[in-house]
Amino acid sequence: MESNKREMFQMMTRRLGLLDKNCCNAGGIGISLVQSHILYEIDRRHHPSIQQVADALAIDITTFSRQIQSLVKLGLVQKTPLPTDRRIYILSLTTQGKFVATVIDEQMNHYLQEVFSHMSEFERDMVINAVKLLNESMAKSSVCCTPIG
Amino acid sequence: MESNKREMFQMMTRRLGLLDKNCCNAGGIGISLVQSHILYEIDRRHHPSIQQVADALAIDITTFSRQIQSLVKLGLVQKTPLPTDRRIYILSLTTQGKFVATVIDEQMNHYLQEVFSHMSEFERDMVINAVKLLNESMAKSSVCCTPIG
DNA sequence: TTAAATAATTGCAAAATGCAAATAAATTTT
DNA sequence: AAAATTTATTTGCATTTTGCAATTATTTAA
Repeated sequence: MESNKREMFQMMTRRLGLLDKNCCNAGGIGISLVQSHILYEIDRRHHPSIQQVADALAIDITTFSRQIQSLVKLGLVQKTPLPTDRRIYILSLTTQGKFVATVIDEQMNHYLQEVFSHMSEFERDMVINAVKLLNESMAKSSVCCTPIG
Repeated sequence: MESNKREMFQMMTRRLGLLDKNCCNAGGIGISLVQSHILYEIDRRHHPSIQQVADALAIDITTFSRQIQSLVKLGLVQKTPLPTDRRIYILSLTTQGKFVATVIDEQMNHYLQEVFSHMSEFERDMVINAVKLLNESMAKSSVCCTPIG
């Protein structure tokens, strides 16, 4: 059953990309897709350094450094020097940043909810399991996707 | 079972994005992610117009127009005026463009193959079905992803 | 205490983006 | 059939994003 995998995945990838993009524009929040990913990642991790987040998102460190500068200027992110190693800056969300991250999260959950509403209970569970599995398999893959932990 | 959907999907989206990005850089082919998507879409559709592909990819038409110009300059895409409506340009891949699209396709299939190799036969089928389902549900969704047909 | 490694920033210069306006061809009104 | 409207595509900016090379500042290793 060689159901064209590439085509399916291409379509899924693009649709997820759109969903993603919509979310960070919604609710009067005008940040870019990349920026929303950065906020998400800072929120998720426990006091990450600049380097860590850049690696996690597979963004060039110089580009990332500037993105952080922008987010700091926007008042969404805070840079705190690490006392034990003064080369390193620790990132955290400001109250505003946390708020924006939350709005995006809600928006995204709402979208996902809507998408899942077109499925039966059984299908829902199957999709959830499949996504989990796919993530695990991609994590195991030697050939790609390595930077994401 | 409120297994954090957003987190799962965020991770999947990002990993798929990476996989995607890797593919268009592999094999000495130095085109951007967007450009690889354009090639894919032109290849897939039957003599699409500029507008049609731009819509399908949800790219601003002015940006898209310039992307096409670049791809024409790179010798990967051909623009042919439609005889019956001279406002419209029909897009097609050149031999070179077709070649590049094929290399990317093979690369991508290879990656997918690798990812799926970490699963059992049963799991593979489940994931395939789930992706199909997810695509259908996203297509049905009123709230996002509309431009992609 | 030099030398090498690591974290982050800056200096370009190229590429990508998108709004507003322009062009050009078709369609609809009048 | 001429004028007005719509549609497809292209330019003119001005902004933003990107990434390689080089720099600064610290820390760790030799």
